[in-house]
Amino acid sequence: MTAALRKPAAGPARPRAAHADSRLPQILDAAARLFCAQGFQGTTVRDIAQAVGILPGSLYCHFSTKEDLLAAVYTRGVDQICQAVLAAVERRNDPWDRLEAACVAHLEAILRDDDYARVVVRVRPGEVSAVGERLVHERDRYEALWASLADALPLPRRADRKALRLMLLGALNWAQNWYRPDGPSSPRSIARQFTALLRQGTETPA
Amino acid sequence: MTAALRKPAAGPARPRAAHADSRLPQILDAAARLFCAQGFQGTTVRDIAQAVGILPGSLYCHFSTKEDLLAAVYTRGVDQICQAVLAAVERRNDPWDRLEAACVAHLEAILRDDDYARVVVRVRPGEVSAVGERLVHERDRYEALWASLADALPLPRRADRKALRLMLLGALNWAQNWYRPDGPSSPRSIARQFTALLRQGTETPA
Amino acid sequence: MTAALRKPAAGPARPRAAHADSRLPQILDAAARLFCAQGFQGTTVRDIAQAVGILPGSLYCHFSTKEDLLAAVYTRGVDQICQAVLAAVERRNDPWDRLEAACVAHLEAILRDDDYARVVVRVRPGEVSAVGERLVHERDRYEALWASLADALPLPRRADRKALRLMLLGALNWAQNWYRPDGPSSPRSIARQFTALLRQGTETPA
Amino acid sequence: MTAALRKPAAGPARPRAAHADSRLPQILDAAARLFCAQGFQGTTVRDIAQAVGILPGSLYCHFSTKEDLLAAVYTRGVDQICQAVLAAVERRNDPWDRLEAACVAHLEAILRDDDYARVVVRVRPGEVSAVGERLVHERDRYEALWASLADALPLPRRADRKALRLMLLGALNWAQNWYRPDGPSSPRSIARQFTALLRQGTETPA
DNA sequence: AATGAATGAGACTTCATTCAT
DNA sequence: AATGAATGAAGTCTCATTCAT
Repeated sequence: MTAALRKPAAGPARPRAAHADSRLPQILDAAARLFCAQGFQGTTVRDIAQAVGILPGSLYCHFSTKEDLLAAVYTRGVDQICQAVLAAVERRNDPWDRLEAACVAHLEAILRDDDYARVVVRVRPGEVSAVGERLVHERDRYEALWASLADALPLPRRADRKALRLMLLGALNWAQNWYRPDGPSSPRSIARQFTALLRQGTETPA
Repeated sequence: MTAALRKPAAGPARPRAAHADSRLPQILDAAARLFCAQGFQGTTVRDIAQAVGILPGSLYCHFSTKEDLLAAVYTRGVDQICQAVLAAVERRNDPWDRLEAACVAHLEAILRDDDYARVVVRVRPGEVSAVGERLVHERDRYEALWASLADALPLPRRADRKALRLMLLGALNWAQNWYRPDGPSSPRSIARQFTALLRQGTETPA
Repeated sequence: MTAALRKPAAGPARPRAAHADSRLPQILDAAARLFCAQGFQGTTVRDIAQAVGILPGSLYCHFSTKEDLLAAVYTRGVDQICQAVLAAVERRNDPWDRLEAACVAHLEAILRDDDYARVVVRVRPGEVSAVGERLVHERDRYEALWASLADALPLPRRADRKALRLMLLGALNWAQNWYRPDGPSSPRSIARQFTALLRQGTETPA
Repeated sequence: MTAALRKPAAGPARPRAAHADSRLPQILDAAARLFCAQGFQGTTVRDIAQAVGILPGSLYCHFSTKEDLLAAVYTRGVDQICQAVLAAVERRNDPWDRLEAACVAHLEAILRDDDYARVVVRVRPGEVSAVGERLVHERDRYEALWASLADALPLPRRADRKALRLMLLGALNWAQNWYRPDGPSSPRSIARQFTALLRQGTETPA
């Protein structure tokens, strides 16, 4: 459903058109998967190379640094989760409906669908000295989207909208720490529950 | 409910009796500070030793592995945040007041006061293979406390109470990722705002 | 005496006939410049390729190893400095005048004019295992020229001539280690000073 | 005769007093030997470690960088050659005798006796980016000594003294490039020949 | 003649840990 | 309780070189 799932599953052994199909997509995929499973520092370039089936040094044909690789994954993660949320939101008109749809899309991306998006939530820019600022900048792109969603809510005070946004996004992101795919709740239902808890209290009666 | 506190901190090594001048407290303090500032993997034993003013090898007089040191810090973190929350809670009677007080205590601990507590929120047990399960077990002690607070709320369905707890605690914990001490809001005010957002919607009118 | 110049530069690959626009001259120039600026081991094939504007692998269309490339540069360096010295020498008759002219030509080449010649002085054959002997052989061509210049001097003993040659050439070559283009002395004046220091002491009074 | 030869040959296997006899002296010796035999870039930390019989990482107990190790060797080289030259000079009074003695001491050190001193002549500060300036500064200490020797010569013009010093020292240093221990001339005789070539021409008749 | 991607070896360095003293 | 030196494994990255296209 999200862009991350559309990749055409480039098979492991197909050295056909040498120039056309480099291993770059596979490298990004593997890096995204491993970074979000083990963290940035917990993932070695050996891990990534091995997952792709190349030598560690070969990664440096595509990226000059492990951190650069992270930055590429991170940027794509922001791109993809932005797209997913925007796509979910654009069919709705009511601000609360839009917010709920965003929550569902966000949570499905970071819990189930999109390793790239998952990295954005999982990896702290602070643990990546050299490109840390770049990552913060990328992440801010996405947070601006949420700010616009929150700003549209019919709430009495501006302070409430900011608090609501921080609370909601934080609660969603933190779900990465306790969510289990085989548990009783789906990302969708979790997102709806969370939204409902806020909505019923703050929604202005029509 | 208070059972969580009965385990008397199962200290790392034996603090025996004499030698009150041992370096052990300093080591724990330094480790707590560094683990929460740089993460577990981002902190080297050299960092900790240097912060205390001893050599890296000397740490192993007190702990047999870096992970054991983390476990000691983590356990104490759970102890301390349990105490802080319990102390805050025990003067109130109304379930919502108790929850709000818990939120304030929790947030002040993990954002401002207590490096040990901070580590509990900062470090993922998953990054620490050997003692990971122990950390999860410790953390569960604390979460049980929150479950009891949530269970006391007068809400229609049990599911709501669980969702509310996960949402609130997640939102609070995630604040570690965006809170800045020199920002406009104090931990206390953030905690109150978050609680209010939930309270007004779910509180049953008396 | 001029036999040293008869070997016509035994080029690296075949410069065949057509394709005057080949990148080969640029490659040699860049390699000469970089080898003498950074040494052989301090220069990577990437450096050279980048200086030419091609990819590292493309160098191997012209040379089969980095050492072969050095050998080509080195050989040309010997050719060129031989030519320069011979040209400077051939207009003089007096042995001391010829020696002085040779010194000026040599020093101007290795300090100012000729990156290829510079490489001959800068790069130790010992650093280059595979083609090391070849380089020594090339260098010997040039030293034979100096031997003939020294042999022509009217000195009492043969030993003096050899010592004088080694001393003079060594002193000139070592100037690469301290000469600065923006310093007070030109290569020419340095060469003349050095020659004078020897000449006044050893010249047999007419 | 030089200090380098006085070390008491700490045997390879003697793990007696663990604290007293670390491998540091052996490391320095091995580094000096290898740096002057293969150059700085041509010597790997593995080479050095293997020569001492330790693991490569163990070098970093004593030096934080390969370049730092070079700096230590280099500094000691300057110290030792200064001492050797000063010791040789102090028994003479005549300026030319002193210069000749210095030449002999210098050449014996860099050709025969002292690997540390040899490194000072062999390794170009330019190829060591980080500590390059430090090395230049060390080397200048030694060159000041030679300047004082040259300044004492009874020569008509100051320019001559500088040229003479540069010429002589350059010729001596360059001998590293052609001297063979099994050749016909000893360092002592070479040094004397070189000095004589200058002395007979420039010495002012008494 | 040149590219783009990969190789394979090896570079320097870091790290948690050990152990005799 | 602490030191100082060393270990062994692993880390990121670089380099000369290859080869199908």
